[in-house]
Amino acid sequence: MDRFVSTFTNKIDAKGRVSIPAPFRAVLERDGYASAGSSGIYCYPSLDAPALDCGGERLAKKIDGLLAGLPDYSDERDELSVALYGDVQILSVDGDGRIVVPEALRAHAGLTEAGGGGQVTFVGLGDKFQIWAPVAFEARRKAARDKVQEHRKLLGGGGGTAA
Amino acid sequence: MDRFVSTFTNKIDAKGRVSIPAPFRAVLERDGYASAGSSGIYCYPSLDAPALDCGGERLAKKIDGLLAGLPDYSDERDELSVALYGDVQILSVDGDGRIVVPEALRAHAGLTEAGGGGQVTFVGLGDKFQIWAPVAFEARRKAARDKVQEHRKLLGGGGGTAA
DNA sequence: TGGAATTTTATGGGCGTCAATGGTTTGGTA
DNA sequence: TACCAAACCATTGACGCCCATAAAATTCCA
Repeated sequence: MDRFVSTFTNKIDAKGRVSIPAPFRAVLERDGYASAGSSGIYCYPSLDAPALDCGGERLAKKIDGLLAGLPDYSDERDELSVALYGDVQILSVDGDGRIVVPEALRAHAGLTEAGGGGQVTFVGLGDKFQIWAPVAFEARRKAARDKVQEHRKLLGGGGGTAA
Repeated sequence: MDRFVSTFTNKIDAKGRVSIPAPFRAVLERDGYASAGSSGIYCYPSLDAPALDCGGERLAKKIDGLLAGLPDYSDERDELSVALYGDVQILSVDGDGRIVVPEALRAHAGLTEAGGGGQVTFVGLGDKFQIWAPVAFEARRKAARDKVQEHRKLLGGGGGTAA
């Protein structure tokens, strides 16, 4: 497997630790962890959702690629740099495949006791994966499904025509 | 044979395992299983029916193809990704050609003790196949038949072939 | 053409491994 | 020395993997 696919929901323990789903770890393994001394993952607040974007080396390269396309010293590049790099954290992965989400990131994703009940949802998005509060993701998924259904005709046979 | 055709109904055992009908396995073999470490199939809630859409590599490529056209980091892409990747599960196929349907998917298809009596129906749809609760599929099939009859009347083709 | 042997398929059960989760200890630092 | 964080270890439960049985279809031979 070489992409992040599927969703998984895991528990946060009393110390704020969460297990990264094993299939995602497998992808990271192959993809290359972020080198934080030991192994780590890139993680930053998603720009357009109450979630966290995460990934390994490949994600980092992709961000670099995005910025490379913009002219040096342009306002746009500066802004994007700040937006993308500014809030990036490298979360170190412990020996058992767990991470601890820092408070700053947790706030953005609404990973509070109320919003998640001590659980977080990992959502595979191909090149990266996202971390959500379970309830927030449920809502987002529903919205996304509705939207896809709207566009299904445009998309051709991609969806699920029953007949 | 290279398409999923016909319908089959198999049992779910105590562990939640179901045998994929042999003819479907043959198609998957040729088509390419989803690479989930070992062999697996892609499976996600059907958009417009209480059923699950399933397939092998070919189906996965189709999904990838949909997203490939969209620019990275666009809202549209993120939303589609959630709907398509997020809902997808890779069900690993054991050595005997069986899968286990996770709770999240079972809920969508109504694969409860009540709705299926411990059975599931596999419906071939060419490129992919669907998994239904037997009773739900019976209803759907009946509705389809009625509709066909209507059409025949309109078409004036009321010959007499009972078959 | 009928019947027997063989192969394939479906289904049930047992076992081992790995992943998720909780707790404990160790090291560092204030 | 007291507290915080990170590495370590241990338990449990799920899942993957293997084998065994049984039923059905297919093939082969008389």
